[in-house]
Order: sequence, then structure tokens, then C-alpha cells
Amino acid sequence: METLKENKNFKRVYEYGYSRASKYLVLYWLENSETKNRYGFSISTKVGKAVQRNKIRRRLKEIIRYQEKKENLQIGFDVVFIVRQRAAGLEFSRLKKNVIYLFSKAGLYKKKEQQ
RNA sequence: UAAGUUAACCGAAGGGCCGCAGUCAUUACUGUAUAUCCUUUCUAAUAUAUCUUUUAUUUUAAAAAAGGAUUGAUUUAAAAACUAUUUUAAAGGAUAUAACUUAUAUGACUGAGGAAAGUCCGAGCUCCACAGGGCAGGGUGCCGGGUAAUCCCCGGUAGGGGUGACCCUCAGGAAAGUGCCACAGAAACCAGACCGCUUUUCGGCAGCAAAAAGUCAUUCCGGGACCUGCAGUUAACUGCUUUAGGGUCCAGGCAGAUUAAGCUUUUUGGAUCCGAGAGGUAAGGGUGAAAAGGUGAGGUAAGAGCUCACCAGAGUUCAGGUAACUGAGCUGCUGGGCAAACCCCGCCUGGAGCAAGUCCUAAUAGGGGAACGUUAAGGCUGCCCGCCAUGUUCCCGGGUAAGGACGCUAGAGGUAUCAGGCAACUGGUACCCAAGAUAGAUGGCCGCUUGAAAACAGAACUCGGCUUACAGGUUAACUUAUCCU
Repeated sequence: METLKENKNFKRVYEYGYSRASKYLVLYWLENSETKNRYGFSISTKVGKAVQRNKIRRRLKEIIRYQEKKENLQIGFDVVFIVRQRAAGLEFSRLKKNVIYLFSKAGLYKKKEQQ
């Protein structure tokens, strides 16, 4: 999985991309010119200390890895997740539901007819 | 058994399926190198002919020969071309080889903490030209030891707390100097006199004392009302008693006694009293965090270490201890706190930090104008000295800040054991190597199994400490209390 690293990439997504939000997460996405999806995670210190934030980031990565493998996400997007303060201490299953909800809301899954 | 004290340690383990990072191994493909062969181009050299066969280029110059033969035909020199062979270099292709290179493939191994945290001390390492001197500044502070070093650790001393095991301490100097001590209180530092106590001087006579004179019935007398037993010092006991004794109140009388007391007046006095002044005093009162050693006795006008005894403190001598300090004797009578106020004394101390810094590759720039100027500005923490290297500053214009490697994890390392030391710690021997990323790797699921899986918390150059956070648990030694033997 490729991640967004530079600040300018994040800024580009925020400025020109689309967004959807849930109670715990905010999703931004924007088409890129590559054949892969790239993901960025933004978790502020309000959410928790280093261990907490690290754990949320790892869980999100795991969820996305699974979704890419099983559910056929559309390809060619830069996707940024912003974690809200409420998400501190959230269980894995609820986090997963949130991500799926946001992906479907954003229309990032391939349609069945196309498959 | 209960309640504690101290020290050390653990911080889940295991299984299955996916996933991440690093290292190593193996290869595929790719690349590279070498060898051989082929093709093309290029360079150079030789030959272009007498021999077996076939063929017999062009130009120029010179010389010779011949009229024979043949379609054609002499020799020499120079130049050119063609062809052939060999050779040089380059490009392409094919094949083969390889301790070569390489993953996104496959496999194996390894992969956060006791605090990784706070960044509070101390070091290593790197750069600042050298890392220099003085002053300033900063740090530190009982004594001895440990260590690379420390504000750390160990042992001891002193003071304080606890029945005790044990714990706590920011623990140099207040007779070097300066300063501060609010409020309260008379007085807060050369101590002090508010009350009190006391000596003395002056005045006074309301009171006091003495004397004299006068006067009076609230004194005496009985009566009434109400309350109560009373007397013999208490008790025992005895006596008396309701017509008594005592007390309170009321109205009346003036017969006696005026001695005494009272009252009035007068005089005198200063031991007493009142007022004022001048001293003495630090015992007592009260204030305060703190009041000039404490208690008792003597002493004194009253007091006071004024004197004595004991206690506390100070100085000094001796003894013990490396030392902090401890113990004993003697002298003399003794005045606080704050140094986390300035300060003094001893010791230590250059700055910045791995985004330190070094190397490689690629790219770009090193242009113009103005002002000042050989002592000015800059660097070496501040100032002075000393040193270094150099024009400096401003404006305009242009460019870059990209990637990779090292630093980077083998170290004041760990584990075991032996020796020295009370201990911290040191030394020897043997064995082991255990994250190293660069937007940053440890995750998810199986509501798996173990009684529950839950705390605080995520490496970023590396160590030694300290501090703070922390669910639950383990071990050892010791203390106190109760019970049993």
C-alpha cells in the first residue's frame, strides 16, 4: 500500500477533492494519474497519545488492505482519512463499518455491472 | 494469623489464518562482463602475377624496342580505382560461460519499554581555526568512598519522626560586611520600662493614723410580723426550747449608760494614702514565629548569673576516629531568626547539538548597481586580552535547498561464574550478539485456549542516573501484636 507523504499532496486533496463524513471519520478523495490508490491518514494529538494514534492508523491500514483485496475498490485515487476526536478507543468492528460506509457513500466501489 | 518495613523482580504465554519492516539465502527476467561465430562500415599493409588454370583497369612522366605474333600485349616511376587476403576499431546479431548484478518471487531468522515518557542532571561522539588567560556569569555545598562523569550511588555523622523493622533532611559560613524581621507588642537588636515591684524628692490631706472638742439614738429598751430549732468551736453526747435562741422588716419610747464605737469640727503627722518628678529593676503580666539561658535556693530597697547546685549552650584541654563528629575534664556566666536576601569560603564550569557532521551523483550560480572603508565590521557564549581569516554592508536580478551512502548500533554491552570490598563498585575467565526505520515497521481476525487479559505507555545517535505514570502479581529478609507448643 502506498501512502501519501508530502504535505503538498494532502493540500491538493483537501483543495480540489471531494469529501464525505461520518461520526468518527472524514474522507477526502481525488483522482490521480496513477494506476494505484494512495492513502493518507491525519490524526491529531487531540485523539490521544502516540500509542492511541498509532493503533488507529494501523487498524485503518488493515481495513483498507482487506477492502482492496476483497471488495474491488476503484483504482486511481488519492484518499485521505481524518480521524475525529470521538474515535479515540473505538473498537475495530465499528471502525470497519465506518470505513465501508464512507467508501460506499463516496462511490469508490466498482459497480457490479462493470465486473 | 494479622498489621507493617525494606529490597529485588515480572509487566502475559500459547495456537491457526492474513499482513508490515530489516537481514540472509535461492533463483526467474533484466543488465553487465568475457569468449567464439556472422554481417556492415572504417583504418593500415601487401598483391594485381613468370610458374597449374583463368584474367590482363585508368591517368601522367621518362626511357627503350619492334613491324613478328595477337581482338589486345615493352619497361620503369608516381597517382588513382577495382578486387582479394590479412589487419585495426566501431556498431548490430547469435551462441556459450559466470564466486557478477538484480524481486515485485520463494524460503529462513529477527523485530519497542520498565519506564521507550519528562528532557531534569552527567558523559561519549561531531562541528565550531586553537579550545588559550583574566573578570563577570552559572552550578554545587556535613564527612569518607565509588565512577568515564554527575545535582547520581554506597557507607558513616548530626538533627527529626516511629513501640519497632525502618524512614525523612536544600545539612558550609550569621564574632567579614550590608540588609530584612509584617501584624501585634512598652520594646525586634548597641534590646526595651507600658502595667507591676522598689528607692528617693516635692506637694496634698479626700482617705489613713494620732490627739482634742462637740454631738447623737440607725447602738439601748421593750413590742409586732415573717423565716428558722438553738447553745456548748465540729462530731458524739449533754443541756435548753415553741413564753426560747438567731435573722430580716416595721412602728414606737428616750428611763439609764455615755465608757467605747459612730457622726461633726479642729489640730498634727508622713510609716500608710493621693498627685507630680528623678532613679533602680528584667522576677511577674500581656504581645509575638521569636523577648537575651531553664529550675530551685541564697541574696536584695525591689530585683537580677549578683552567688551557688543541677541542666542547656559557648570556649578550651585531653582521648578516640582518615574525617564529619563523639566522650571526659576545666574555665567563665553566656543575647535571636533569615544565607530558598545580597554576600563570603571551598570545588567544578567554553558553545552548539545526529536536522551534529562527512562523502558521492546530478543540477545551478559565482552577474550588475550604490554606499562605506584599513581599522572597522565578522568568528572564537558576555566583557577585556589574545588569536583567526577576510574587504564589508545594502539594493536589483538569477539559481538551489533534489537523490543516495555513511554517521547507525559490538557497547563505560549482556549472561554465568570466581576473587576483592560492609557496600556502591572493581578485576579475571567463559559464552552470546539481541530493532535500526527516515512521514517512520509490531497490526487484524478466530467474541480461540489458560480463572480474568484488562494498567501506564511506542525506539529515532548511544550510554549512566534522576523524576513522573502504572492494572495485576511474585520472591526474600526483617519488625510489632496475639494465640499455640
